[in-house]
Amino acid sequence: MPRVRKEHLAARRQQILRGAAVCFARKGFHQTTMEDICRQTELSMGAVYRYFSGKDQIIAAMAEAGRERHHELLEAMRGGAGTLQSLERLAHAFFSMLEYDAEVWALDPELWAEALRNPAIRRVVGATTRGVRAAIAETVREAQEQGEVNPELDPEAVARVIVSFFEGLVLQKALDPRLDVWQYVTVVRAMLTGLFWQGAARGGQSPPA
Amino acid sequence: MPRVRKEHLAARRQQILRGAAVCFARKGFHQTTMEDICRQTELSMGAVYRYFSGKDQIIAAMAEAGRERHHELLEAMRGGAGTLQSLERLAHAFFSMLEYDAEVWALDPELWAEALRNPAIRRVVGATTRGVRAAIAETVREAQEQGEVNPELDPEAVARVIVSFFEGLVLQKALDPRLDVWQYVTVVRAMLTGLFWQGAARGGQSPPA
Amino acid sequence: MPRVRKEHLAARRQQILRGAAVCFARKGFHQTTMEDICRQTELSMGAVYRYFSGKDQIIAAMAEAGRERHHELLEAMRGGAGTLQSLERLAHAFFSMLEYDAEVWALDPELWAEALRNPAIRRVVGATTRGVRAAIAETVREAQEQGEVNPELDPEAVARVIVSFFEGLVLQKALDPRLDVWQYVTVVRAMLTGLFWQGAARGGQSPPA
Amino acid sequence: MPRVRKEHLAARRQQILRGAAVCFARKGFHQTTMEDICRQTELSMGAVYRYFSGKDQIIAAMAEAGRERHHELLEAMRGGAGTLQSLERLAHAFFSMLEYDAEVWALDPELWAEALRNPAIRRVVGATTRGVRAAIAETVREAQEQGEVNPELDPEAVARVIVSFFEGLVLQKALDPRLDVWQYVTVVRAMLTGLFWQGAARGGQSPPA
DNA sequence: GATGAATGAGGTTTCATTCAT
DNA sequence: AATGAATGAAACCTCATTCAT
Repeated sequence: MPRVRKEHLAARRQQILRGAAVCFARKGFHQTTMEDICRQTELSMGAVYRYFSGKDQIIAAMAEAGRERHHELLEAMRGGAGTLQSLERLAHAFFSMLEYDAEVWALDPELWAEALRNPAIRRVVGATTRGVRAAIAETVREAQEQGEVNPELDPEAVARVIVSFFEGLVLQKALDPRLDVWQYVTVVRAMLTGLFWQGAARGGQSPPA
Repeated sequence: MPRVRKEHLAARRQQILRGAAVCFARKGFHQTTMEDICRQTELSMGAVYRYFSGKDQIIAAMAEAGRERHHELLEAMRGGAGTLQSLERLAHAFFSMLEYDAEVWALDPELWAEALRNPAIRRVVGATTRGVRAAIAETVREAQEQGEVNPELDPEAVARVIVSFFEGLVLQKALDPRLDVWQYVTVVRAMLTGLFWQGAARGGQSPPA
Repeated sequence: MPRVRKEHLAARRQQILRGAAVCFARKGFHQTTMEDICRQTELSMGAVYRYFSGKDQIIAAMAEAGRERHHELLEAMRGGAGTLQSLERLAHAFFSMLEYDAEVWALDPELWAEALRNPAIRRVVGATTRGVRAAIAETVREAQEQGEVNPELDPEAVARVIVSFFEGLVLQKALDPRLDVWQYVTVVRAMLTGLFWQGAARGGQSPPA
Repeated sequence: MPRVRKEHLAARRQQILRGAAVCFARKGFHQTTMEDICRQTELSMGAVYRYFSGKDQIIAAMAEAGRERHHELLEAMRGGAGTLQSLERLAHAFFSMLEYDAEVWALDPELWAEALRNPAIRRVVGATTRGVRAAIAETVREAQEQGEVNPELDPEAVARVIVSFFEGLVLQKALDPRLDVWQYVTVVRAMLTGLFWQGAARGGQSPPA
């Protein structure tokens, strides 16, 4: 019985979170009413409140789901030695997720905005992005040791720029779903590998100051 | 009299927008009440409604102000021929603004979120970023013609990636105001100029496939 | 079987009433939820509803319990002839109960308030106090016949005043549990026996108009 | 303008408190809805909330009004030297108020019950009764010095018993509005002056142990 | 008999907007 | 022009009660 109970509880929470995500994607956190969520999940008011003590908790659960999503991404990077190819694997995993599951990511801008005003969300979002940056920075450090990346660059700053590749794309794709992710990837790869700058591609000219 | 009137009107609107921006930065669009705005601007309810027909109009004006902010940035890029150095000038202008006027930019994530749900805001924000992308893409195109940038890259995609440098930084700086902008700039410059990839920096090795 | 059934039923009802009393003492009738009662009794929702048809019935049972409590008190007065000493026995019984079982009585103020708005409770509380007053009035009447109490006083009014000694103490003790009951008793006894007024204690002065 | 404003504010608060008192007397604090209060005061929801931040504040204001009511009573006692006659003046003032303004006092039992569960109300009600007890105790002390009251009685305990005369009557009158206050007063006076105990009235017998 | 998840009406509170002064 | 009190629809949340299992 506790087994069934627990599973039921988790299933209901998932049901609610799925429905809430649909609503939030449609109207944003603060414009979505609890009634919207009830209608979408086909649950009664009281049922929703049995699983979440309030709207804030549902929003917090969204942030948590975002953390898990990012955690899975980082798994894609593990295993290989730290090289540019690790970064490419990460990028590939991320861009694939975005291309084939775009709606899920459309909540991120809402979460960013919420994080700026709501300490509870800020904590979760902050932990998420710190985790991602740390993993990338570590990879960059290893790549520097292996002579693949300019050792004078601060790995933390590099991680921030790489995160920007992702965050910028999430935002732009949300605002313009027709955006072609693969073209974007091509440019990112060119920048990471020195193929952006024409001189490098052609080989050996000294870069401009 | 119409002159005085018009100036008075514009001054009041500015007063309201300044106060509203403070509130919005503090609590977000939908958590800020009209009373918050009145308290912050030290204006009466009726006064605010004389200059704006409702809260939506104030939010729309925020989006408009964002458009102007970006417009000024683009001015910084004009004048020079389209080269990597143009991009650097743009970057420098942007990063300076962000470093010395961080609070202004902290409203952007709120605007992005709003743009995703609110057609009126989406139009303004969309026009803004399309404008920025177009200007950058044009510069890239010229740089490609001058042999400075890999001609196989799609200029629009390049523009999107460069916009990501900016958007990502705005977001990260808002979430973590202690972020060191100049370290970030250094990495961006390295990527744009081929100094990121170790091979290019050392000169002439063939890049990895 | 009916015997066992009946006992089981009564036992469960007692269990529920004990738990409910704890809750009501803590939060009052209308702020206590059925869930509070379930938690306190460690019974399920359905179980409670099997023994009581609703919250109102539980509250009514509380009033009934109060009636029984008072009934026991009156037993303490029976047996002796109607004299001041009968009243003293009543007072002693009551004050002892209060001193050693204070929490039970702390529900009375809640019942008084409820009686004022809820006809069902008013009936029970009214019957209770009418019973107490009648018993006391009868005793007073007898004491008057025996020349112990001023015969010009209305026995009903005397009963009301004596009830006030009790009700006032219940209230004051509930609000301030450190109250010393025995000091209070001493004063009550002095008033009942003419020891309050200094003149009487010293013997024979004519009282003030 | 501030003058008018302030008066308007006070007038509205009074209007709301009057209406709320009617509702509370009818249904009790927790059974009265804000809508009841709005209907009774003929004000809108928002208007009520402009003057009171919530139902709790209105209840607290009721407690405060009770404090003022008691404060006025104590004024009736001041001026004379501390004697039994002071107490009679207090009693007379109180019993008159009760006889001619019964509904006002019917809220007291509700306040007592609330005081037992609600710390904010407990503070106000506690302060009120402490104030009344202190004033009475002081009078008793003076009466003892003047040889009018048995000096062996604890003045604080005497004050508590006298308060019981009042509290008991308030409760009984609320439950049974036909109660004859003057008969009650007569008994109280008899007890205070030694006329209750027949022995004293007849003069000079030694009281029972 | 027992359970506790589900219901949904109804409660409290908020706030964009209006309008008499 | 300016004021700010008033409005009331709509939001969030609670909880007595029911009923499928």
